[in-house]
Amino acid sequence: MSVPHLSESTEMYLKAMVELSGTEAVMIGRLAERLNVTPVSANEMVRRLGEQGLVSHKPYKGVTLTEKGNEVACNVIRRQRLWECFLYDHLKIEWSQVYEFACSLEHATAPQVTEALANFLGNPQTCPRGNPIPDKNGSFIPLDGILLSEAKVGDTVTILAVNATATDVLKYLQEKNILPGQKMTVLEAAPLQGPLMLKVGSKEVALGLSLAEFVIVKSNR
Amino acid sequence: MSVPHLSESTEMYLKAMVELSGTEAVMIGRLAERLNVTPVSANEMVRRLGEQGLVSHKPYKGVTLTEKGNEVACNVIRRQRLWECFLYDHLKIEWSQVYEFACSLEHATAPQVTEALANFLGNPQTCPRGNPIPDKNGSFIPLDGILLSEAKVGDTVTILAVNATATDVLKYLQEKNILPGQKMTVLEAAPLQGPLMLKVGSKEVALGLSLAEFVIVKSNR
DNA sequence: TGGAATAATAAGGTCAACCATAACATTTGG
DNA sequence: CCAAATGTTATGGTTGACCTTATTATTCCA
Ligand SMILES: [Mn+2]
Ligand SMILES: [Mn+2]
Ligand SMILES: [Mn+2]
Ligand SMILES: [Mn+2]
Repeated sequence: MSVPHLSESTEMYLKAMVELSGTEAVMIGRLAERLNVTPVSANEMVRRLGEQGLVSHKPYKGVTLTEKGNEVACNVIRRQRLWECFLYDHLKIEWSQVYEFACSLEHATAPQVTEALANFLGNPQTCPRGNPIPDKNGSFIPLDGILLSEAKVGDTVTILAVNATATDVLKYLQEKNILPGQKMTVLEAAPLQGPLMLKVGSKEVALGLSLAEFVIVKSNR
Repeated sequence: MSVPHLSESTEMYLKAMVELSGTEAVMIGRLAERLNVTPVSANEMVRRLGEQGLVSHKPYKGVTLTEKGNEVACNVIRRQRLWECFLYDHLKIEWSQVYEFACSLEHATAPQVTEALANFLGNPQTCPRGNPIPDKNGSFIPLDGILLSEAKVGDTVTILAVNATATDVLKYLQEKNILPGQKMTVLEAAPLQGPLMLKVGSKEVALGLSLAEFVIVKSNR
């Protein structure tokens, strides 16, 4: 009847593809990096995913999700983000740890449990990191924002979402108060990939550019 | 630092040992049966578990959990039963399906999540099937009851727990109202391993002996 | 007490998901 | 436009957790 249960590894590859680029092609190197495997391993895995019709790989051009692969990926993301809500809102787990714990649970969650959980939570629209939660069919409204790293000096922005997944990165951002809903002003952008100087609340914060790439913001007017 | 994460398979072998016999030795054949693998496979796995110091195997005498193995097993059971509570009480999942869904989640649950969940649930003492939930240290008070299959004709008993794990068995028992808390009377025990005739509420129910072995009861007075 | 049932061991496979090393292909920026 | 960086493919390994078939050992009860 249903899908013969995809492995955790399979689900993580598909999810990583969406997290890395939405619907764009992803280079195997990026995938490998994200998943902490060698490029050769990622290549092999992509071949297997291709054989299952989940991705299509154009050599030297990157990997893209098929319709089917995208559906699976969005479903994993739905489970992931629903668990994030539960862990944060009900179990009172640390904001910075919620992603990693949810990332285990997501692979152990049957469709019936997913839907019962969504219902229990009141069908939330966003996770604690600010990202939209796909609906049962996998569709969701992408955030209408820009990367903080692309904001202009002088801009005052509101954080829509934090896209980091590594616990240490999340912890660092949490400490600096870089959280969804937070307003801040870009005071200065240092040259040579230098840090952004931000005014967050009453504090000045220096944020490395690559960290700023994890932050999705909306310009205020 | 902590244990290097035991595989799902490892956790299931250890849990099965407790479920099958508490602290008694388990024959590899029973283990194999329960886990749906061949005896040869169970043997190999038991060897690996032995190498990790989780069990000790006396050929022809059965397998027993070491101290360490028992601790792990009880911890898995704790996670399992806490999830059963959550799924049943909060997500309103079917009683008969709760075990199988919890049996996936149990392997994906970090200690921090386990404790936060216990707290959220109000540190329940029993799961929906009536079994005690081990505390953080793995200790729990075993049920003080007998198998329904050993009850005498004429006995009136109260169901303490249902130890079945297969969803179809649980569904069958649920349909017959064989549930924790239920009172019933043993009307007749057919010869030659024949079924027990029970008076459950206002209904008469015929229950096969091997099914009755899943039911733990307490004689009323 | 001897044979059937059960258990254990041996031997040889499979499969998914990783690894390393090496050779080769393509892209791309300086 | 060419060389370095990146990506791909080929080979050959490993590990855990399964499998089958065959042989041997033990138990235990009729
Ligand atoms: Mn995950
Ligand atoms: Mn399980
Ligand atoms: Mn072998
Ligand atoms: Mn090979």
